[in-house]
Amino acid sequence: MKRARPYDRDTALDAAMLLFWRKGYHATSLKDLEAALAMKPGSIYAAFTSKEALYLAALERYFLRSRDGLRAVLGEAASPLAALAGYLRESAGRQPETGIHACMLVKTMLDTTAEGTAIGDRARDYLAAMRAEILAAFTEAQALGELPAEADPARLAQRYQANLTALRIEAQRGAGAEELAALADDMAGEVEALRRQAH
Amino acid sequence: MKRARPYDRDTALDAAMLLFWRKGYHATSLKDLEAALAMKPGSIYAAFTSKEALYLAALERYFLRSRDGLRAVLGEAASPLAALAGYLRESAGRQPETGIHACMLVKTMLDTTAEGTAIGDRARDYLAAMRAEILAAFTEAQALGELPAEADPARLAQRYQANLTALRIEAQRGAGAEELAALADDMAGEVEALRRQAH
DNA sequence: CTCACATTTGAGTGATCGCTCAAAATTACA
DNA sequence: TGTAATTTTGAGCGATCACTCAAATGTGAG
Repeated sequence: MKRARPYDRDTALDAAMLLFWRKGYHATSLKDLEAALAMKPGSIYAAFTSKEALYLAALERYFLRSRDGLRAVLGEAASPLAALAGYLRESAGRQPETGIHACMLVKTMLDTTAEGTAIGDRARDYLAAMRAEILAAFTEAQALGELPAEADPARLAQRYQANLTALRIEAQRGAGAEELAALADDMAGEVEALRRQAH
Repeated sequence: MKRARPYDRDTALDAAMLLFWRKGYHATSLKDLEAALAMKPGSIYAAFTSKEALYLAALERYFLRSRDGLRAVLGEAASPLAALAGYLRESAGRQPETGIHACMLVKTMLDTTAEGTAIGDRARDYLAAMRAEILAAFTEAQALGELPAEADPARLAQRYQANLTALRIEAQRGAGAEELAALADDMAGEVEALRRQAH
């Protein structure tokens, strides 16, 4: 190595992720990225190959953080159902400094319904992976006796992911804190009711 | 009038709506529009002023159709709650020839989170108007005694709209017909349970 | 048939798009 | 300090962007 990079790859990826998340793929120009990453076009292409590849890298970063965040909540909570319910309420209460609430995976998928790009497919893959995480939680809940044996974890996972998506879109729409908390409470209550049913 | 327009304004607007709905604002180029509307750029600008104005016109068209569609279902059904439940199931069963399932209002809102454009605001306005329609249905249900007096129609309307949004996104994700029907059934059952509670 | 006018036409506007590459800059080793 | 290796630099590439306008075209009234 003969010359140190003046930028930090992780920091740059973070900045790219935030920018793409906020503006979307098409509305984000190379000029925007140059400013956000504090890198010249040549450096960006040397480091990330192309705009599409950079988006994919940013999307992967987003996915990994989302997945690990969910796993952390599941690991710390008293039970799977408690974790899932709490995660909904927490999501509603969060007031991100970025001003973006909607899930980047969902935004990406909706932004690429037309093109046959790799980006849309990747977003779908990550959404499926997130559902698998949720499914694992419900399955564990069932194994622990928290869920009745006749419950359908796959169906519950689908419903849960749909709720989470809707909640974040509602936040993006500009719903007030109270409105949002009420919606999250409805959804979380649904999850908790599954447990009460079992006893 | 000295020369007839060779194109039909309504047909052109329909084509523009479909194209914008599918590809989104940023990903749709004037070339795309020229092909879809069978109009040269000059004619497009003479008829619709600008790409943004055309999008707004297409969005209004989408909104009016959605609103009137919901009103029609409400007008024909036996009761407000039956209509709302049926609308969810019907939405899940529909297999649009266009291949687009997600709501254009939601797609638009998510695609314009960054810019302070008029488009994003308009989409939010239309979403609010759609919620008002749903709210009116729940309020009527309450007046008819279909809903218990202590129910909160505003909260129910929010929940209903969130469910509908999530259902259509799930369809866009590529969920199978059975999966989708199950999800819609869960949501519709929720609405119907409100009535049973009253008796 | 002619003319006045509404309308379409499509090549072309400057700007911006994603992207490239020869040159300048920086560093580790000699 | 000199040299080779590595990286940044940024002007500029062709393509495409949203958009315009002088000219061609079609139409109804006289």
